[in-house]
Amino acid sequence: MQRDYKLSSYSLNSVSAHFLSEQKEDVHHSIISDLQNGNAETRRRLAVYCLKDAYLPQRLLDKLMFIYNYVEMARVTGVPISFLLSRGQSIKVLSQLLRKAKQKNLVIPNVKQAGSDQGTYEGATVLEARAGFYEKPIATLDFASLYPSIMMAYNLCYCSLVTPEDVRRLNLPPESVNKTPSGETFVKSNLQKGILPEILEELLTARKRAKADLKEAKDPLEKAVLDGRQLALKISANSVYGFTGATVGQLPCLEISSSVTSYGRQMIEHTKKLVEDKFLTLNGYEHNAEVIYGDTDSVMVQFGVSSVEEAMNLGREAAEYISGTFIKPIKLEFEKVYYPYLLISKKRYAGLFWTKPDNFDKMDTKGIETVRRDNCLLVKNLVNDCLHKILIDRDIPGAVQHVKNAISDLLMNRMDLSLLVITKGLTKTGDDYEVKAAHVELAERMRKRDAATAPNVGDRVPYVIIKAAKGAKAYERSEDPIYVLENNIPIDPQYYLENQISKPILRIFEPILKNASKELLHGSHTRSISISTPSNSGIMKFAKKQLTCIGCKALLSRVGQVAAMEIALSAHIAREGRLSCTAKQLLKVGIYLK
DNA sequence: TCATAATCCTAA
DNA sequence: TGAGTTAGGATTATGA
Repeated sequence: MQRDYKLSSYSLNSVSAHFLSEQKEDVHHSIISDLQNGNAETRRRLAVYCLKDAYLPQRLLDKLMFIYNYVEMARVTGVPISFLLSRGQSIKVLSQLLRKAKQKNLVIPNVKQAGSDQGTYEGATVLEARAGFYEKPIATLDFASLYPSIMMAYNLCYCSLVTPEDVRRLNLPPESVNKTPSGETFVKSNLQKGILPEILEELLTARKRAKADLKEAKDPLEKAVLDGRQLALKISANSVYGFTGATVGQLPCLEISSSVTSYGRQMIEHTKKLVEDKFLTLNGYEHNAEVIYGDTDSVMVQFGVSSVEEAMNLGREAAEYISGTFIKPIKLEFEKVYYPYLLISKKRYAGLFWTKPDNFDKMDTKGIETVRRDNCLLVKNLVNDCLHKILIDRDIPGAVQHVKNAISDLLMNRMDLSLLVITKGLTKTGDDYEVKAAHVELAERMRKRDAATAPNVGDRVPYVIIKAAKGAKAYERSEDPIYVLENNIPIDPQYYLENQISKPILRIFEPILKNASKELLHGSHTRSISISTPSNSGIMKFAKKQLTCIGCKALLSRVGQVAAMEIALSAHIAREGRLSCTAKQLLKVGIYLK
């Protein structure tokens, strides 16, 4: 799951909730013995818990069609299925290389760990972003499979790379070699056709075939298999470049990878120049085109026209014209129009995504808080709602009011705790961190409380920021949300306002609103009276939200007291035979209270 | 106070 | 003993 999906938690419970809308029948480890030693009813609960823990992974495998996709990937790359789970990306490329080399009666050297002499090389160009809110359509031009097509176009491979001495010694004619922008020399395919380009060609034609078959397919199962296949082929093609640049891998060749990126850099610059030189009033166009941004294989163009349809036509014209200036498989495509388009900075933007002139397909956001997993839901939702109001509803006053309401709710402690939970990945063991960080320090503290449930390396750590002495560092104020609930610890709304909400919101509003800061963050709504501890009713609200079954909800509202929660739940289990909605958080709270 | 390094996560 | 790449923004800790 961690490899294929980006989620904010990878616990079986939360993954199941996300994909299956089903949850575990959770049992806290501390009560397992008690349940086993209890009566038939408690053992039943334990058994249901065990069964469900086996059943959920099975359902996930089915739902996400892991088996089909893995079989297809194994076929394409020639590795055993177990490698797809236990090993990385590079074994797949190596396997394809070995298969091809055997066909051609070539051997692959067993290279020793070359040491860290070279290591890094220059990557892609990211064009300077002309930040702003664009209310005219922006056309996007993209290179299709940029790096694979470069490797094919210029025959880049281990077996086509030659040194300057080779060129002299073998008296290679200049028309039979290519010198790459990074200064390497590769022979053309008439002298020695590269293995990598050949692999890539096969992968990409196979993908085209799979996509064509997918279009024809009627049966949902067949469709799923074909979609898995075309995806496997795409991923395989894209990882070939990475393989050549992996200096810790089996067969690094930075001459290839740095040549690929150098061609890519040349091509994006060339594209920008061509667009801006051709689409001018001088040449009979209505406006001068401007490239406002671009990253690696794409350029965003403002042609100056005001309708989506005109922008699409110009985009197609430009893509065709520019494609004609590149050799064989390299192709620039017109893909989509953004309208309106909010460009915040490099790698950060939002806009409505149009592929046809009549209506937009979706709201698309890149890099900003809505797509990041390390922000609390409050920020994520707030930014998303504002973008929705600004881009789709075109209601800026409405967006402003929404922010004010949220800030006011936060400062009055009306915010659900689950919206304030920040999560960050634990990437190494505590000792290996050089500076103190909120999630790392909390993980250590939790380990001291209960080593069994504390987060481990690779886990994501959820935390909230609690009130503390002025000037205390964030890492001193991070706390486990469950611990906060059970001990009635007050959170720090000011932290959430100043360190979580304020900057992301300002970045969204600043291109749109003058005095954004004054209007949004310093109005009367920021002077709400703050109640410092969450009330019982706050906890009850949280608990109710966690419960999905009507029986439990009804029960909770009747009991109405936190201390009675666990008793209520036990009664419910006794009556119904099981806890049908399995509220993990709630159970934990209940157990602690007990 | 401020520049810089560490860290996380994303775009491509 | 196995590991795909670089670019880049944002936040926080750290130390001069």
